[in-house]
Amino acid sequence: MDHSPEPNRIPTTLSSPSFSSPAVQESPFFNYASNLSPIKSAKATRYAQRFLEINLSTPPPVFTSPRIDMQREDSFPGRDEMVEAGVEDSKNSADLGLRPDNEVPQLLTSGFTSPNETITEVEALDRTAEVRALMLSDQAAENQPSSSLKLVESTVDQRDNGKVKEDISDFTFDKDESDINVDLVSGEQNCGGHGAQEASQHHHGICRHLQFEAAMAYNGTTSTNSNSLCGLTDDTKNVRSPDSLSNLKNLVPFQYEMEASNGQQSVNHVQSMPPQFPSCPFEMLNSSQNCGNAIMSSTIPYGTGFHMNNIRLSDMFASEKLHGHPNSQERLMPDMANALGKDLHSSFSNGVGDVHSHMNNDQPGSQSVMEDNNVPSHTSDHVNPLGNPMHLALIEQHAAPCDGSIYASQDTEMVEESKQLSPKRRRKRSAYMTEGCKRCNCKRSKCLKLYCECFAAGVYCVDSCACENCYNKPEFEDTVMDTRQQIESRNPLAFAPRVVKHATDSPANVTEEGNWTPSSARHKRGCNCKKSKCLKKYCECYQAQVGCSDGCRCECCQNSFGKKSETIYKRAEKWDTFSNENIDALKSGVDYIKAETRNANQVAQTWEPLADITNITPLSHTSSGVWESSSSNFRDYSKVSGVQLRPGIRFQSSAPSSINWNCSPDRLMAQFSDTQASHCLSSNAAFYGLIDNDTPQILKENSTPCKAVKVRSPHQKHESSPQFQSHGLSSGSPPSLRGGRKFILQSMPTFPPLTPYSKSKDKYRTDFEATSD
DNA sequence: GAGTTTGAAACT
DNA sequence: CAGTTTCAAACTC
Repeated sequence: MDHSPEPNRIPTTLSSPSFSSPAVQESPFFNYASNLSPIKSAKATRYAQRFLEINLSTPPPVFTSPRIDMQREDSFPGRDEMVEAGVEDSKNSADLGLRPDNEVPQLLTSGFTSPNETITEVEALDRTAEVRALMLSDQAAENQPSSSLKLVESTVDQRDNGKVKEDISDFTFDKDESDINVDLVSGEQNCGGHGAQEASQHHHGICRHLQFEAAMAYNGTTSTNSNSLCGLTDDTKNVRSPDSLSNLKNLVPFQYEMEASNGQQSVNHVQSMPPQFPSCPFEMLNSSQNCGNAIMSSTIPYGTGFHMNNIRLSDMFASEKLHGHPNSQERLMPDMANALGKDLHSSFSNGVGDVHSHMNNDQPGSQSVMEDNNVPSHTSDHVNPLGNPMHLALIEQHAAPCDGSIYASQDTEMVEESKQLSPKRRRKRSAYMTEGCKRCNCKRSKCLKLYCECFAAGVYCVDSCACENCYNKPEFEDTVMDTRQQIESRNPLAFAPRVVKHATDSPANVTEEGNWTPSSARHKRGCNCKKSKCLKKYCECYQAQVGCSDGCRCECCQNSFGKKSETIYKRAEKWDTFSNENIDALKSGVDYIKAETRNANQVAQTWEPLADITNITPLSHTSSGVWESSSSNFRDYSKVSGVQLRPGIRFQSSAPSSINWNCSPDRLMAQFSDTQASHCLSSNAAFYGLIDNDTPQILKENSTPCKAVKVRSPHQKHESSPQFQSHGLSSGSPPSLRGGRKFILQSMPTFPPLTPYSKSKDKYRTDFEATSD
């Protein structure tokens, strides 16, 4: 395949002598710098010079660390010159702060605690985000002449410079290998000295996680958000030179996510998403609550077929033991070969699609978990650029502990031994080995139904599965996708994560003492247990190690992670106490606000606690005035900032508030009143589906602990995603509730016409907005 | 290891 | 939409 250089090279506009050299003009930096502002161009020029100094004299080292081997990309601007001029590796290795082959594994597993290991001399000069961005490209260019691609995203301890950890990406193209070797190592930026530890922890588990939708859809439109992912400024977002590197760089957008999760705003988000690719909430890639989480997004080309929803790449590359490990290989390669190996090289020139890799060790169980709140606006930048509406989900499999031990050499024997076991034994063994990675034992479903855990999780079956007549394999890609499409046509959320993770209060996180744990999760659809009392793994909530919530229809819930009824009462009590003491104050606050200020900002700040208690408005607004759904996000802030429910209090939090502040205080009061009214109408079962699950349950039902009131059919799908909650609202809802509904519906993003399901939803939304307006 | 229980998914 | 069947995981013996 011909991987020609980026065809859209931008003509030179720089007259800097630094770029007068043909070699320079051939260099990736030339294109890169030509798109930059003068200042950046000057920097880029320096980098380009440095780049040539290094690469014309010394080719970069070739890493042979654990990696994915695939077709290489060996064509890029100026490559030939660089290669011809290449000499020994060692010098360059030293220059670049890169390590020779035999040191790489150690480096990869060391947590990157030494800045000298990864930070280049240039980077040391300037550590601004801009320069970091330049460095990413710089290093990419530096290493480009050889075709072994190495992406090392590391966290470097700041013990030398006392500054924040640095991310760095090293790209190495090894000319002499026919492979493109991708090494992705995640470091942690947010965790201070724990970065290495966290990284180590993230070495647990590699989950073959596929995005079925990827292969379905892409129509050739390229969308890269690599720049944003790497912290590049807008100046660079259209720069695609070298294209291959641009795409490759997508593989490691750690900094982007890390900074996002760290609350920093230094990342400029590239709105490279074509307008025909609207954001879908299920495509959102969310940073994890814990600093230990890192997310990688990368570009995978069309034609890949399945690609990984989630790959614990750090595992792959951090462990030397991966090599030669049959199980790990077979487990990895179906995905990686598809997602990366088979097509990565083509992505260099035509990168499309996304691979999202989410490392998250703190997730309970093996359930797919998705944070459904605190979705920063930037996450939309991760939206899968695929145009096909079927690509609903960024299915993040926060598998727990697909423990790295499964790749340990000692497990090799176990793997072989396991193959000789009976299916059950194999399954148990596998379960033991993986502690969360999917293994199925399907007999009749051909692993093409949701019965199959692998299929349901969006992953291919692997040899260690005990399934029979399995079609959930890469070779049956078409069948799998068709089947998946069918299932999604019935239920668009069929493959969505079943457990949503809240960084704020949730029914699942009420402790016995009534405290609210900082993180929470809940099963989106809830369980329907009758006999297990939610105390066995039959219960999906229990299995996911989350508490039952009002969304569950279980009976006699005894879920040790959070009883449904207990949760309800705790929350109701909380609400009751709160409301009695503070409603008056809040109303006074309204008056105060109305009297004291018309300033929207002040209103917003002062009203934050009110939004917290009303809890019916997932709307928030950003500084840009864009409203987005993040009520929980707000609640987080309000709690963190120690909200005092008194009028006029200003909150330190700069977080977006969640009430619709672009209306007058009068209207705000009306909203509040509606909310109060709605509480009085809590007997309306439909309301349960509308309001957030955090709404005090005393207002929803008076069920006894052991006889849950069914507010909906046991078979009714009722994912609690805010976007879908409105479905549960009956036409007979009282006006106040309709007002609330409107409030929510207005926050709905425009979804692609996924299926009849969402079509109806869109229609519903449109109709309602039309009538309500 | 076989059989049973369970609840989700699929079907009607 | 509701009832029934199918299915596979979880569980028990």
